[in-house]
Amino acid sequence: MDYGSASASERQYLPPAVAVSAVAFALRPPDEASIGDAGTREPGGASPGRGSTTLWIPLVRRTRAPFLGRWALPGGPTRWNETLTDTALRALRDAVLRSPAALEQLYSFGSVERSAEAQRLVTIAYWALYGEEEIARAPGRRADGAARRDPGAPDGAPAAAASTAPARWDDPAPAGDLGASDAAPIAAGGAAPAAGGASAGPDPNVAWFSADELPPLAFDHAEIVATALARLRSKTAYTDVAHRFLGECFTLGRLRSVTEAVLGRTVDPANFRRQALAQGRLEETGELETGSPHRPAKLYRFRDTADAPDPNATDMHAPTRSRS
Amino acid sequence: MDYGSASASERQYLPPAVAVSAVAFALRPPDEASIGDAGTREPGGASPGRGSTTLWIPLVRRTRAPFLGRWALPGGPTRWNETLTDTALRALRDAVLRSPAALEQLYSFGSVERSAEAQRLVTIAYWALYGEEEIARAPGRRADGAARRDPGAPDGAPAAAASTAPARWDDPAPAGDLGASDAAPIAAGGAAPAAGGASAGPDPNVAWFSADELPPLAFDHAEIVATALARLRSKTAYTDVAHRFLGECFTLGRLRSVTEAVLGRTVDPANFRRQALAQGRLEETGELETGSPHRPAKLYRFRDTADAPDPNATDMHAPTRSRS
DNA sequence: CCAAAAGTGTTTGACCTACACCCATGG
DNA sequence: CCATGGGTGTAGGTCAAACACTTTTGG
Repeated sequence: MDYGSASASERQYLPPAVAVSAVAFALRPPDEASIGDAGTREPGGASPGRGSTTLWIPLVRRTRAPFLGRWALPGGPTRWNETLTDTALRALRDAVLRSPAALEQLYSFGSVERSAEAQRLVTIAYWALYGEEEIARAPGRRADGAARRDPGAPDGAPAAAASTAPARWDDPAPAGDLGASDAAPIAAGGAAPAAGGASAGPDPNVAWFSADELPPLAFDHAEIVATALARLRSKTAYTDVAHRFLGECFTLGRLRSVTEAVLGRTVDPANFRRQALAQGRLEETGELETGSPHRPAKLYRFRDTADAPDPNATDMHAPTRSRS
Repeated sequence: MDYGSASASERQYLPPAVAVSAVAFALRPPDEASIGDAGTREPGGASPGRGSTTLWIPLVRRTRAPFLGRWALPGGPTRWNETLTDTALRALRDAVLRSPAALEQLYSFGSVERSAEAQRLVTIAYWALYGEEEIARAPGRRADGAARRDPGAPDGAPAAAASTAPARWDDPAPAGDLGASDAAPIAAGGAAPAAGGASAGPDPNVAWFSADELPPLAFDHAEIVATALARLRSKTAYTDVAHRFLGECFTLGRLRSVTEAVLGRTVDPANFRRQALAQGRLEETGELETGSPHRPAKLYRFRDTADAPDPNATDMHAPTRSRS
């Protein structure tokens, strides 16, 4: 078992390393998280907070050889007893300290481009959603909100139990010790400390960035993010994924504004309401929203009908609109 | 580089092996190919040839340890200098002796279920289409028809040159010599030498099966086939993939019957014609079909507009129906 | 002439868009 | 009472399913 020390010329005979990267979206970063600034913030630009909500993505700063110091997607090598989905879950929990509200496979990237010098790397990308419930909840890697798994995803075993050691991924090549690779984070100063008053010092090597203003990313992660964004938009248009961004109860207005944020365009409230209800997957809670400067809105809940596995998850070009 | 001889208990420390499996579809098997019989052929059942066309899938018989003798999807481990797509191409060329007309990533399967004893295996599945042109053409691994690559697939390097050695995949674990893993095909009938006449005996370990009557498959390949079938159907409904099954020129009637075969239901000829033409991607060749017992039909050609990359390839649940 | 498939035209209904309009609340 | 968003109603356009009908060939 000495392949960890293989020389560069030997590496090409090694099997490719399998890593998972996850693009997670949230409508706003957790309060205790540090906020990344790409440095490209234009004065009058579309900075977050100009009215509509924007999407945020958690990134991890690399503390190892290739792309040292660059920001990268949360992720890491698969362990021998983990599902790919489990790896994605673990990586997200380790970086964000919360379980996502949705997780789905995106695409597998296996380019050779990454220099013939290094060991070959195959990356299976996932995309995830954090709802406001998860974001609001105090950090902690509890397996409670264990990501309602996507029923259609054919990935074998169900989401396994919570992870064990809080390892962080910093090197695509799983060289050296596999088990305890908790590489001590360099560049501690890094991003600004806690934003809110949250006591627990956040990991300085994890920060949330506005999807519009990402810093230069390591590897081909920019491409992965682009793919994930496209997919998120695409799915929002024909599915009811948007509700995953919200808590259990929400008003239709809220759901619509989320949809608008993701889609990047406005939607007619009246028509949105009709379509959303026509889906048949929303049910009234019976309660009303309180404390609004206008007519109180009904609260809805999402009926989690274990929907039929969609024929084409992971299809990069798909559409289907199943007819009734 | 001695990990090839690692004992079972050591295997769990090895990185997972990365393999590619491909589900290829064709409307009928090549003439020189052997035809598999699942043994479950019912007398009056929906055997191929009852009128409508059916789908055929090439399988490879395993000649190695796990699942020895079972049929499996064409595929094999990725080489260190290959794109995932290239691996899929190579595997298909080696098994079918032809290049597919379309190739697209399907999903990545990384279950752990496959016993903790063996080395972990991550499979990236592809689906492919063989058109009647490819099927009709004499066998030969010429790089000519080099699979019009799917433009939307973010997979790095373009389809590489033709493969080198005619290796066949028989073991998911790339144990032993990796570099020269041209494991001498057992049952030597093997890949026929030159293209020459169709004389060369077909590989007895490769056979085409009707998609309705597949034999028991190795690993989780049955699941993969199911996923591929679902995706093919789904994409046929909202895309013009169907034409890939045909040659360059075809009548609308032919295109429709292919669509019907894939979808498993009939389609109104009049409406199909309108929709197909409305797509704007078909153009008349100016010629007419000859020798039909009815009014001759116009021949059409597919205009290969390098279409915009579809936002969600590899999305297992997608739909989008891009509006105009 | 007849069968059979190629084409064309027309009706119908579903659905989506846009927009007008009432409802209920906090300030 | 008014601004604001919740919620309902309705007219017009687009599109696809269904089907009637004409056209052109081979037998």
